[in-house]
Amino acid sequence: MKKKTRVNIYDVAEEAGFSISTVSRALNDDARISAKTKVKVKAAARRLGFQKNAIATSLSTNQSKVIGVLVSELNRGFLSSLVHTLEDTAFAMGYSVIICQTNNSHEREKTYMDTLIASRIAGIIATLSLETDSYEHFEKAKEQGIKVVLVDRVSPKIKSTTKIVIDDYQTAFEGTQHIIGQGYDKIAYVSGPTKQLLYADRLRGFEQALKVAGLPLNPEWIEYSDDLSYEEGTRIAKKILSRKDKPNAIFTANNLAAISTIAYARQIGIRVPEDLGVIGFSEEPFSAFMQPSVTSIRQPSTEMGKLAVQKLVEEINADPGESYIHQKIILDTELIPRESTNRLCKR
Amino acid sequence: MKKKTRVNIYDVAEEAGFSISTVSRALNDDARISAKTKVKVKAAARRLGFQKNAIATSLSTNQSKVIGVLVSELNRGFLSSLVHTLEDTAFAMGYSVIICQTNNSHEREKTYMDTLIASRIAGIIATLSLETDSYEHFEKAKEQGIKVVLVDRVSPKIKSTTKIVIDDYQTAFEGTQHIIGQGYDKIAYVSGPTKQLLYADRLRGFEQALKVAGLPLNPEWIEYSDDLSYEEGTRIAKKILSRKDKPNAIFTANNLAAISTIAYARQIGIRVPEDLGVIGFSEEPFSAFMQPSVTSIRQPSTEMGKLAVQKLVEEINADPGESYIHQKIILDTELIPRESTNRLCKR
DNA sequence: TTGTAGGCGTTATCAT
DNA sequence: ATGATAACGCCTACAA
Repeated sequence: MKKKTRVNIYDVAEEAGFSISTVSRALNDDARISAKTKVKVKAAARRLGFQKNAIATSLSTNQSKVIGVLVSELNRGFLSSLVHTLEDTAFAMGYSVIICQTNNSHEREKTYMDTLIASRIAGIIATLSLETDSYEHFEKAKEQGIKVVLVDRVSPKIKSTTKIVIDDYQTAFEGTQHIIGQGYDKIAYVSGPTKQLLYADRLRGFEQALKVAGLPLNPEWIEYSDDLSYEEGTRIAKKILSRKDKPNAIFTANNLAAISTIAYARQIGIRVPEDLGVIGFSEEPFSAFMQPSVTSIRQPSTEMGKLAVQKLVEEINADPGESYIHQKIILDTELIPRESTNRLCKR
Repeated sequence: MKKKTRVNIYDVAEEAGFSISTVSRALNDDARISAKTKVKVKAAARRLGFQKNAIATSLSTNQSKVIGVLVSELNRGFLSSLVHTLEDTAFAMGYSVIICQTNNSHEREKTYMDTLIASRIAGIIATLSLETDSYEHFEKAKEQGIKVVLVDRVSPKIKSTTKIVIDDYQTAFEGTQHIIGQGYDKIAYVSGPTKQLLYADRLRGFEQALKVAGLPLNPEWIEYSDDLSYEEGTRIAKKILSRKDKPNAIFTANNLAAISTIAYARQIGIRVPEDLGVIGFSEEPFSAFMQPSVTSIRQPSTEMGKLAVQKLVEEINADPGESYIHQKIILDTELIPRESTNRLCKR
C-alpha cells in the first residue's frame, strides 16, 4: 500500500534477531529485558542508523513532549527574555517548545489554540494577547486534557489554572511613591488597555499612591495606548507635554514608552530629570545604557519562565486520580532607581 | 487494549452515517465527495466537537507542518527579531515553529538535531552555534530527507543547502571606510571567534579597508572575544584603551560590545565621538536611543527571516523528481551613521 | 525474559 | 460517490 520510509523497529528486530516488542523494550530500557539483549539490540539499531519516530510514539502513547508557548511578540525585551528561559528550562526537562506569536490578536490566539490542540501537545504556557477578552479557547484546551499555565498577563475569568504574576497594583503603588519621594508632585500616567487586568491594576496602584500622598489626580494626565510602542509613547508624550498645565513627572506602563517620552522631552528642551521625572514598567536591556539612564521596574522574567515550565510539567505528571491544586504565584519585583527620576542628588 | 481518548473519525462516521473514508475525505474537502455529504459530515463533526489528530495525520502521510529553528539565544536583538519574522512567516504559510536554543553549544546543537529528526519535522532553519565546527549532524538531517536552510552564520562545509547571508567582508570594509572618512586614523577592532566564517570575513574586510587607505594595522588593536557580551565588551575596551598607544576609533563585531565600549570610555573621561569613534555591527533596538546614539550596521533580519521560510517551504514542496538548485542569497546591509562616529559636524 | 497481536487515528488503495 | 481495509511505526496487555 504505502511505502515505508525510514528504518523502523521491524528492521532493527530482524537485524538483531529479536521480536519488535523486545526491541521496543530494549530501546526504552525496560527492566524486563536482559542486559545482553539490550546491548545487541542497541548495536543493531546503531548499525542501521535507526532513529525512533516520535510521531508514532506519540500516537501510541497519546502523549507528547511538546509545550506550546502563546506569546504576543518575540521582539520585545521582557517577552524574549521570558521565552528564552522557557525554552531553556523546557529543554532541561526533556520538552520541546512550539512558539506561537499572537501579535496581540484574539483571532490568531484562537487559531493557534486549535492547532495546538490538534497537535496533541502536553501543555500550554500563555501570556494573554492584549485584545483577548473571552476565554472559551482556553476552556476548550483544558477540556481536551491540555494543561495550561498563565504568565504575566492573566485573567481571573480563567479558572483552575496555575498563574504566575507580579503584584501589579503594589508595584505601581511603590513606583509612584518613589517618584513622589523624589519631589515630583504633578504626575502623569501612560496606561495600556485596562481591559487587561495588569494594566488596570497598575493604574489603580498609581491612583491609590497619589490619593495616599494627597496629590491631585488630574484626568488630563492619564492617557491610554493600545500597544505602548515607541511611536505611541512619543505621541502621548507630545500630547501630555503640550497641555497648559504640564506634569513634572510621567509614569509609563512599559519601558518603551518611557524611553520615547525621555527622547521627546529632551528634543523639545525639557530636562530629564530636572524638569521632568520619568519612570517605566519593565526593565529593558537598554534601560541602564540610556542617557539619562532610565528608572524602571524589573519583572523577574527568568524566575517566571522557570516556574512556568516547572509548574506545567508538575501538573502534566500529576496523578490523574488526585485533584491538582492550582496556585497563583506572585513574584517580587524590583524598582531600579536611575538618573531619570533622580531629582534630589546632583549627578 | 488501550482506551481511546477523544472523539475520532469513527465517532463522526457513526454520527453522520457514513464510513470513515467518506468522513476523512469530506473533512479534507476531497473533490470526490458530494457537497451534501460534506455538509452532513462537517455538521456531525461540529456536533461532537471533533478535532482532527495531527499526530495521526502526520504518521499516516509521513509529513508534518512543523519547522525547527536552531538559534543560539533568543534574548539578543538580531536573533529575537529574526525569530519573530520566522514565526510570523511560517504561520502565514501554515507551519508551526519549534524553537531550539543551542546556547552556542555544539553538543546541544547535535542533541536538538536528533530530537528534530525524531520528530519528523519538515525542515530546519539554522543559525550555527558559535562553537560548531563540524557538521555531520546537518548531513544526517539531510539524509533523513529533512530540508535545511542556513541563515547568517553559515559554513561553506555544509553543501547543497540554501544559505541566506549578508556580505560580511564588504560590509565591514565599508564600515571601516566610514570611520576613516570621519577622520579617525588609528582604528582598533573587536572580533568574535574567527572560526565562524562571518567573523573571519568581517575582520578581513576591516583589514583590507585599512590597507587600501594606507593606515597602520596594529596587532595590539585587534582583540577577540568568544561571545561579545556587554561584559566582554567592557573588558576588551579597558584593555585596548589602557595601551600607551591608544586608538582613536573602535569597530566592534557586534553592537553590544560597541555600547559597552562607549559606556566604559565615557566613564574614564574619554569623549565619544570627539576622542574616540565607535561603530558596531548589528543594529539593536536601543542603538538610536543611546547618548550618544550609536553608529551601526543594520542586518535585514526581517527580509532574512521571510526568505528563509519561503525558500525552505519551496524546497519542501519541490518535486522530488527534479533536482532542487540551492542558492546562496546575499542581502544588502545598511550603515546607519549616528553620533558615535560623528567627528566632523558639531552636534 | 521474550513473543504475539491489537490498537492509537489517520490516509490511501482498491473495490463497488 | 462511497465503503472496506491495509498500511504508517510504535507501545503494551496478554500469553508463553
